[in-house]
Amino acid sequence: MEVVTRIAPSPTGDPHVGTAYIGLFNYVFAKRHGGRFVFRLEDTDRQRYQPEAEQRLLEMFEWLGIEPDEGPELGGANGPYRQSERLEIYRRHADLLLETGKAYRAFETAEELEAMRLEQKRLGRPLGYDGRGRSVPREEQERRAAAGEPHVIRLVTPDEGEVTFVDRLRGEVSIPASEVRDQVLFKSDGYPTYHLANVVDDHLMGVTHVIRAEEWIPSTPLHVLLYRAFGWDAPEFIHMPLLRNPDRSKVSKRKLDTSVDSYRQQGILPEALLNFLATMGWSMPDGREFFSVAEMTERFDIDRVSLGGPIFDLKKLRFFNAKYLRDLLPLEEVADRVEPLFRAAGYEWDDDDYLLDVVDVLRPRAETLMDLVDQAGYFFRDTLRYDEAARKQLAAGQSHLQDVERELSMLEFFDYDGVDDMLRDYVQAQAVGMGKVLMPLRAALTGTTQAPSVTDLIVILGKEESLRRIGAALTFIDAGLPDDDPQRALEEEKARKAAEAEARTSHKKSVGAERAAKARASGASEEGPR
RNA sequence: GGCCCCUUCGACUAGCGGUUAGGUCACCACCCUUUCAAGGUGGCGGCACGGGUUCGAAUCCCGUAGGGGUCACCA
Repeated sequence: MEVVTRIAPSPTGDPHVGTAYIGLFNYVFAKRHGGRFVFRLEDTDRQRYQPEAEQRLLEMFEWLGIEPDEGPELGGANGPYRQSERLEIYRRHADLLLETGKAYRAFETAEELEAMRLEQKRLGRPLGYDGRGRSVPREEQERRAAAGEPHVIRLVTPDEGEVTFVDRLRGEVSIPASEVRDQVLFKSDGYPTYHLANVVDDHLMGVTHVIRAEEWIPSTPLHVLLYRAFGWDAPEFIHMPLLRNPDRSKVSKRKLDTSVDSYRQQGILPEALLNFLATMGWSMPDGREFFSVAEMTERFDIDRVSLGGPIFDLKKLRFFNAKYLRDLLPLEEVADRVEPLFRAAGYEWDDDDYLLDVVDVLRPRAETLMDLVDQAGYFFRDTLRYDEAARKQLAAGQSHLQDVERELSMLEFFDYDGVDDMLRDYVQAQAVGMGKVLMPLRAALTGTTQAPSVTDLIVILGKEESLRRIGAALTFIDAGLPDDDPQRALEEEKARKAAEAEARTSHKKSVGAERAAKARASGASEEGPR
């Protein structure tokens, strides 16, 4: 029999990491067994329904590359895939239960139910619907319903005995039947509840394995009873551990960022998020921790799922992301992904080799794509702001800057080795520490003291731009190193921009194509994620 | 509170009767070094507790404790 799994999110709020997590495991399980993965929209809650949520959900899976085989947009043999479009089906099935006496119409108002709850609480009795509506005669039920009295449809559940089901990961789970309430199957607004809709749909859509979160275990007996009432075989149940907040409660947006869109905006890569999620409760048989969804699928074994609820650790997610950024993805790939973000930040460049060079030297320092955007600023700005540490370096390095400016302008072989030799020769001739020369230079080139190797910076920026920046820094020093007072800094920038405008011809020219080629040839990053 | 699930370093996990309990993140130290990173090396740190079963338990059983979930006309 073909394996069929599903992800059945409800369109409320932001696309949730838990949905991605459960979706991943359903997808991988189905693919591992050559089966199908179905996307079904559980939009039976009219209060919480958000129209844009469906599209965002679909986009999330698209971004992740977890593509359903059937769903609301791509269709399939078992549609429709929106529960709101299947109301007639649920109606029919509810009627079936009504006719066979396995369900009944209940007429309690919200106030009555609330009073019942309070009474139960006061007496210390078990909470939940007590089945009082069962005693209303059938004829009366039908008559009141026909008269248009609002009501719900509830399942008749056994009062004694136990309900048992098998969870693939836990074995037999039994629960006293008295714990299972006469749950609402149909709400008074004409929509089915999750319980009814999910059982009916899973059966009709041929779902063979229900992989869902652990929080569903308590209502599984009810589902089992429903399958029984319909005379259907239940699918196999596999309850995944719940993702946890740092305090071990189940993930919630109050305590953790649960929005996949948010991570996406922060520059988290889908590969990294997926890989990270995969390690939540699952591990490769060979202990590998970096792997693609395809590789996971190849080796997937649901029985290797561990049951302790894993904490969603942002630090580790960022580590995974950094790993993909600097090691697992080819340079070109990272550049492709960051390019639109650079453009959005207003960065411009003439030659794609320049972009490649920038990403190449920056990515060991970045954990997310946004880090790259933040750090790349000085590669694309005409006018630098010097932070405090940089100003200090400039103050101490004026003479070295003047010397290097001269040396650099005379340099004939402007490639990595040429620049590097020049710098080293100069430092040696001066008989000072490298830092004494390079830190002021770094400050002049970037406006900050935390940046890539000075040689790399000079080679990437190019002779002309490097000289221009050193000159600007010297001017800045002459101006007495004005501090970061916003107003003054603004005027300062304005004046400098005007002055530079005419002196400048073209800069930001890439001289780094050669370097990039070299890096690509020697780098081991051509194979992509593994 | 009732019911149910879970329990190996701070975190993610390997282990499925015999291991000096392994790896990764984080943290710390050292190395590299031109700052910051990255990288390399090393370190810190764990089988919740108590009973059994067994020649032998992290591994099997029971109990206790702790954590979590759930008790809606939400999913």
